[in-house]
Amino acid sequence: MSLAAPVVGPKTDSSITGSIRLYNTLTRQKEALVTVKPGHVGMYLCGPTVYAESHIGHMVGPVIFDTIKRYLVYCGYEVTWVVNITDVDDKLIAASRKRGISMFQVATEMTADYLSNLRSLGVTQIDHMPRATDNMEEIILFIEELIQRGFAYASDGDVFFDVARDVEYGQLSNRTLDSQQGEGGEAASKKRSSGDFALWKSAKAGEPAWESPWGLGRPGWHIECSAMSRRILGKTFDIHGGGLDLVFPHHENELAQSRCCHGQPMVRYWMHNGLMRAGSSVGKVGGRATKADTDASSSASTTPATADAPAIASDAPADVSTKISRSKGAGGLADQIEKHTGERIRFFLLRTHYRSTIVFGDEGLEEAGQALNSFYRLISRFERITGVKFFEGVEYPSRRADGDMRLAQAPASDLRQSISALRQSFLEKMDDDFNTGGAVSDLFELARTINRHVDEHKLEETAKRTPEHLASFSLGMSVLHELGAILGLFIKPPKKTGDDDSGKLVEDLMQLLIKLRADARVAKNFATADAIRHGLTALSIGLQDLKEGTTWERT
RNA sequence: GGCGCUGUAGCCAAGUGGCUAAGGCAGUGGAUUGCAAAUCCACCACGCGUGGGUUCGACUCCCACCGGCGCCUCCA
Repeated sequence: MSLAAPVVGPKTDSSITGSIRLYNTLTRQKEALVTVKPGHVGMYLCGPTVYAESHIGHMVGPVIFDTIKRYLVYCGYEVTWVVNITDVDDKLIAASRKRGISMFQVATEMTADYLSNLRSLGVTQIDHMPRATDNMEEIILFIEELIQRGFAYASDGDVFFDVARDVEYGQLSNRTLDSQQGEGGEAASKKRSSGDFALWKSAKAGEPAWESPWGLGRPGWHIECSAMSRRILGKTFDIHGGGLDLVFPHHENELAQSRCCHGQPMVRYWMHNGLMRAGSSVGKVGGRATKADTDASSSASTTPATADAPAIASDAPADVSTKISRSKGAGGLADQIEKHTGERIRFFLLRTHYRSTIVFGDEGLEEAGQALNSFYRLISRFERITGVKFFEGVEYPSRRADGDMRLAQAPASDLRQSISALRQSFLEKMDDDFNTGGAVSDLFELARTINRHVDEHKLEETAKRTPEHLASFSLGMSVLHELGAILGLFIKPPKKTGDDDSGKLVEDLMQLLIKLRADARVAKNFATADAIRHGLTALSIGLQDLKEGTTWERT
């Protein structure tokens, strides 16, 4: 008999389940999701400029978009998700000079860093990751079209977007041209107006350059997103996202380029995630020492590209936190992941709403980890009682419609009733602008409901178990799996300790101690039993006496 | 200065014009346990920055004020 819950119904049909609403930065309100192509969602997230290591702030967008895609797919949409890599830019050139390696090398290195961070946080749903340097033809073509349509002009090797020609300019960030205070940068003399921005920049000697109708040069910052999104997603697509700090100028300019080039809107829904701040009480951000700029030993472990960047908040008042950014020295996310694990960080991010500001710090991560552990304890409890492996043996519906049907067909019981209600509540929160923070609360309630079921029916005691109660238990765990998967949680077993030789030895030694203590307990020699427990406690090892034996864990 | 966000218990954090304001962490009491851990139960904001206003009724809408933050320059 398999305790794994059956997956009901055909794998998928094209019907969409649920009514999703999302906050649109452009209109500043929540709107119902109506896609360009029925049943399909095209979404584009602005990825990093790969000139230095990524920091935790770079992960907010990918994690929420990864979750959004999982949810949309769960609801029956076919989703194409694009994240670009900007691998040509002034900062990349500067980094390559500083490090004495090619721009290409810098980009390759930092892209690898970015990808590894994404993987650690369970961001696995990206379909396309186009690089700017692989799309030069498309970019140049785009610029030519803009010139032809009269929205851009060439000027001494550079090409600028003519902001004055676009009467709708400023809609996204809600600002008028008059209020622009841009100085125009060093290219000011070549511009018609200070608000004009570069589509193409002429190359100076020794800079990486591509052939173009305007001479050797490279693309401006915004054009690659317009060109690459059009190539992959079309002239108008559904969702465009990024950090709140990209609203202006990046997205405003992207939007202007694309709309003017095509005479139709670029995007239906603009989504922006809140920015992350670092609590200075943390002392470190992204693994960077607070005094990196004065302490040579601490900067030895950082990369040459950012080693002498100023530290964050090193002289700020103790209760102040500031935005995390690389220009302030953040980086070294890999160290944070090593310390806290990717899933914990992901859970930490999803506990709050994506549009709110998050203060990143050890206290919050610890707390998140504490909370996450309770789910893993439930998973162990399930495996112990049923003998079924949660990660390999519990099947769960990958589509909302299937999940609905499965629950409707399950034998009626109080547990099914409450599980069903919690699942419903969870999905309604997700429908409402992907409210993962609210949805997580239902996950906790679900875990508590399942634990209560196990307690009430004494499922820890072999003799008291009934097939009905075990089946209900499994159904609950399957729903936990189903909902967790939407958030990208509980998908893979956490990495095991004890896979190597020393781990094996520790395990054997622990079993020996547990055996000795068990003998002492049988003999009512509690002094010895307690001596073992307390001795292990001092080594940060906890023992749990269960009905079926004793387990141990590092604390 | 312009545009925008935000202020909910010790901490983190959802949320709604009107049932007892989710959930988590921490804490307290209880069940359970030789002890402990885990789990479960109970308790933990008569109030949602402050002061006004609208309303039959606001934490939720409006105004003012105070505090925190972001963008306006590169930034996820």
